[in-house]
Amino acid sequence: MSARTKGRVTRPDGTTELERPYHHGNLREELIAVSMALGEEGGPDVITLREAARRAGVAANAAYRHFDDLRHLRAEVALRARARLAEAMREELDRRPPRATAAASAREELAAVGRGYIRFALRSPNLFRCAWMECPTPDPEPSAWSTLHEALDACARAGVLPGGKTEAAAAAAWSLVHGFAELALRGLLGAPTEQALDELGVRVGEVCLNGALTNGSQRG
Amino acid sequence: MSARTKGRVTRPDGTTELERPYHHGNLREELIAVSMALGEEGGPDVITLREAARRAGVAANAAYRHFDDLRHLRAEVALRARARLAEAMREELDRRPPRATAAASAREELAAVGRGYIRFALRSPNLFRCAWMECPTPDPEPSAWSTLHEALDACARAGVLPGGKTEAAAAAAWSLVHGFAELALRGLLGAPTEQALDELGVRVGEVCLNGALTNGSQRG
DNA sequence: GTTGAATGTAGACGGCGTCCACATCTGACC
DNA sequence: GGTCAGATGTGGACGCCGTCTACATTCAAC
Repeated sequence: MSARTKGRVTRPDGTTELERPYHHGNLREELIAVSMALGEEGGPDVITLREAARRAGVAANAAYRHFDDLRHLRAEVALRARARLAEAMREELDRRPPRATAAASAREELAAVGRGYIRFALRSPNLFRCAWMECPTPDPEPSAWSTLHEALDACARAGVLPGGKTEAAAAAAWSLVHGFAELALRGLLGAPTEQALDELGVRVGEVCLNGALTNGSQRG
Repeated sequence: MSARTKGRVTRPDGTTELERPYHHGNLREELIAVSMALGEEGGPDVITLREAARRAGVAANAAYRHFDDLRHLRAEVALRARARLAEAMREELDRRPPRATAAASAREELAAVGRGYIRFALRSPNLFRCAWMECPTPDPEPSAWSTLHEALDACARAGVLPGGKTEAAAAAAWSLVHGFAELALRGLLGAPTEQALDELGVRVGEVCLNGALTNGSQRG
């Protein structure tokens, strides 16, 4: 028993005991959870070791038993934020309208994945920012990637996508939705309402899916 | 004459004078300039009021006579970084190969603008990050925007772009190059060398320009 | 039971943005 | 030329941050 009294309750008979066990039991998980909440509330910048520890009811340095540093805590948050993004994409996939032909269905699949990506960004901007915030990415989490690739593979199988171009097509599709989300969140696309932005996103997808960018001759 | 001796030189006769005039003369510009250098060296995060003041040889708080706070200093840096980006796009435009038809020329113009955007990001990643870093954007600087729009207008005039779709097409083009740049800088496109990335960027542009994403039926 | 490893605490350090009071200079007016 | 207000730069302080070292407590294996 030390002179420390903080974090203790005094019983009627004068003796004291800890308010909660000395060891948290699941501190690592709780730190990630409260950091997710922080990120959802205020974006990447408000994710702070000290605030996370404070919310977990623990000394600031306790976090260092579970993470090398702040950046590694952020990396865990980013991982989960990306998982949520992937989930949103899958939900949009489940909600997509049926199509008559296999080709049309594959195209709709690709469009749904893109819609899911963009709508998640617009609906949960802080979480989306957390998903791609600056942090160490030791083994790039493929969850967002893989959903997109499955849709692209479906397109290739249905003959919608010319064989051999999948890599460039995948990069193009991901670039398109990611860039749109980034620009929209920064308010650079000038669409006032969320609905207008959503519609613009859909039209942007159509532009690329249907090749509206290429109305004239196919080669220069 | 106060007790302050720092920043003064003592002459042989024992009297002192300031090493430099008390007033800098052009501190605002110098703070922006050294902040640009900081950003170019280490990205947005290393742009710091205190370090900028240090490099300008001035007390930390002097910056507050010229900027409301750190965010407003960063906004000035972002503005100039975007101007550099626009410059890179214009240079690529000047370097583009001649084409036979007006339509092909317009398409090449659009492609050149995109190449300039992506190559700037790959060659000056820190500056590119500064161009779009978090900061107040009171009156969105249109320089990057306008070059893109001119190219798109040229496409519309040449009949490459269907009329009435310019807004969506512009959003699509900007989203594509911006997203590609962001993902590439984060190492998420898996291209090992800068040259491979550059080539992928060109192919991604072709995918959208030439409609390679739309090989099958045009509608679902 | 003992003991070493795992986990949490306390306190310190330097860096940061920002605020306040004060010092110095410049330019306009007499 | 002298004066005085406003612009500009200084110094010191505050509270926040990440991170380090030393120490306390608990758990688990023997």
